[in-house]
Amino acid sequence: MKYMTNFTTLSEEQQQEISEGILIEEYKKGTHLIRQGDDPTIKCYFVLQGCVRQYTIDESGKEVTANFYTEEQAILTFTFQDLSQSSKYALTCLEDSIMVVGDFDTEKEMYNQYSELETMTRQMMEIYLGQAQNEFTAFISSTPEERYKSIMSKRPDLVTRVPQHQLASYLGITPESLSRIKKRMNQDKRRV
Amino acid sequence: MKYMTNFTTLSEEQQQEISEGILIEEYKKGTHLIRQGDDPTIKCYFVLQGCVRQYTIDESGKEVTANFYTEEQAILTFTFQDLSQSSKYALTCLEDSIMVVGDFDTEKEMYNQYSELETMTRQMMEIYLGQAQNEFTAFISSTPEERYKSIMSKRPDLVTRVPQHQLASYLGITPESLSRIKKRMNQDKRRV
DNA sequence: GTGCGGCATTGACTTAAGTTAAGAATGGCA
DNA sequence: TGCCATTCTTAACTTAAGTCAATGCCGCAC
Repeated sequence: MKYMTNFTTLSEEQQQEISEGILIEEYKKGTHLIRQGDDPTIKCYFVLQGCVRQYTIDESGKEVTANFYTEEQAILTFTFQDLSQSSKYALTCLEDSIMVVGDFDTEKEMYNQYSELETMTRQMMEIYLGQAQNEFTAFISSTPEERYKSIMSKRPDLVTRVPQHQLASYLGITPESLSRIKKRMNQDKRRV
Repeated sequence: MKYMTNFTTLSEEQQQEISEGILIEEYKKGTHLIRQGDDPTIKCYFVLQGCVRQYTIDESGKEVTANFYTEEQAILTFTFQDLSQSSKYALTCLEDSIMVVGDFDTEKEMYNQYSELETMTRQMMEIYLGQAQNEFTAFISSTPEERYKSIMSKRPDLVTRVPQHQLASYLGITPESLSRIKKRMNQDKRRV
């Protein structure tokens, strides 16, 4: 897979071998890959097509969207480390989706077989961690309106693909506020 | 080091060997470990004693605190991946501090020597990533006041160790707001 | 086709954060 | 010790987000 090539020094043949061990699955819209509180089915995904939402219901009963995953994004949620031994997040498909599915047991075997693969995973996680850091910092320092504008420019497809109230919960605001922000922005545009 | 034991299957002797290769440094309060825009000096730290602040100046000139690191915390900031080739964050000591300093070149050598070390690093990063995820989600769904209460309970030392305006910038609010939140909380307490 | 339920928008009202500015407290340093 | 700079608090005002409630709008099932 072309995605892999950027990260690794593995040979063509080795990449071929790994690719053959890979499992690709299709899921219908509305499918729960994992539910909150489930035993952690130690799995990870890579979205080839579709859209997956990661969310949690917090103590006060509010639903919080932690992320949306779309094409070419990996879903790595290491939530099971929590002593609780149950998943903190739920994953559901917002659309019919096609994904690469990996489970951590075969992953470990593969690490033994191809040590470069572990290096590659580590590097990917470093990048991930850096991105998470940057996103967090950006979130801290911005207002809801700025966050909406930011997502409009970085992931414009989300704004149309995803229900507004879920997008709002990802931006940390209420659906009403999101609605008003959009209204304000339209008015400003017209005025200019 | 006792911290390591929790993560690895390395033998005592091996841990001993690794520990000997480790560099420990002391820094005075106010020292910049790295400045924003510096060439990324590919280093990582582990705080034995003291307090380090990670921050960035954003486009609008506002200072944003991304994190505070205190005893027993590792500083892993993978910001250099940004094409920019310069560090997005600055790290400064808020107190006199003692830290383990690692640079990535010797780290790589050690990975070759002890492959378990890479596994250990990967596992630590998984946990890190999970924590970052959780912190982000918690941040999204909480008000400034809730965030302050949360930090009071999770890292009460920070509230006293760290300048208030820097704490405010970590909570995503202005110093004035933080001041008001504290005032409100005192009044509420007295009333009860 | 009709009706129902969930979703998006709008309005009125409350509340708290941002802004600006001023004063009080603190701490470092000569 | 005393001065200066920084930091923290307070106040008055503006603005936007939360809350509650009502309406309108699909989409889906029956």
